Amino acid sequence: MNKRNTVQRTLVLEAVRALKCHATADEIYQLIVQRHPDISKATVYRNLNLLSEQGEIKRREVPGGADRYDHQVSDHYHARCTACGRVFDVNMAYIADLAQRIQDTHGFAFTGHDIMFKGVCPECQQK
Amino acid sequence: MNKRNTVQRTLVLEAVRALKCHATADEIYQLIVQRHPDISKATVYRNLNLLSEQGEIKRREVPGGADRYDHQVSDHYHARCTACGRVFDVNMAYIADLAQRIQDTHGFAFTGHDIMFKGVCPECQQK
DNA sequence: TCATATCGTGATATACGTTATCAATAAGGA
DNA sequence: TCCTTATTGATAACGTATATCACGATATGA
Repeated sequence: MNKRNTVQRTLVLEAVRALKCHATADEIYQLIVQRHPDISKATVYRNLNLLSEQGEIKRREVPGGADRYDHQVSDHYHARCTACGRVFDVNMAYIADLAQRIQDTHGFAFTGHDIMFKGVCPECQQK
Repeated sequence: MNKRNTVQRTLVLEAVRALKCHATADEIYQLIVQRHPDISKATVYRNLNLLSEQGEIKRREVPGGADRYDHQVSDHYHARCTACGRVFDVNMAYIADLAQRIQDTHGFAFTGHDIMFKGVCPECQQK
């Protein structure tokens, strides 16, 4: 392991876990800055990338919005509210063999998939 | 209809249809500029948005890359090559009732879904 | 414990895709 | 034809993310 354990890296990991679900890099930065005003946003981005590569956290790329970072690394699906933009977990079994339903792969080597549901969250429905 | 038929709007629509699949705004702009050097990139973006709203074309938001515009507006799934970033159509039946498999919707009003497969395209596999 | 190599940091510039602004232009109805 | 106003082109601004680089911190070996 040529990675060092820095205070900042620990702070980022703790922040992702504290925010629990789908926080953006900025939200994570804002949380840390409250107690550690000297941290740089670049450091937050760097460590989010590093922790994602190491498998400590999982990056969820959201179409039409900032990437989100999930303390929960297991495969599961998400729903995005088209009104407020927030991302929610979806309570549905992961379809591990989904790629096998593809009729003609044209030689493409599939490694995984994501499903993103769209809709309106309960809060936004009331507005 | 309070929309006017402008030359530029027609050019954008024709370009999307000419490029057939999944062109980015920039690729569309580059094609039009060849013959119409005075068109502005802002106009291309504006008309891509307008045509998408009108249902003439379909915007495909790609995680981690520029939006792509599809002349084919029917629902279907896509695969993104993690090496070159290109987006391909996937030959698989659309699962219209997928949202019904969700066990607990928590009051979320689902309107649709997208599936994005990940993998490596044949060309990139040879490198 | 200390020295040292180098990894990580903070500050900032830059990249990229997209939207906002605004004066000038042009589409389409009267 | 004129008039209203949607649309344009040019450019600034925006949001997200990465690149750069001098300085500081960390882990390892002596």
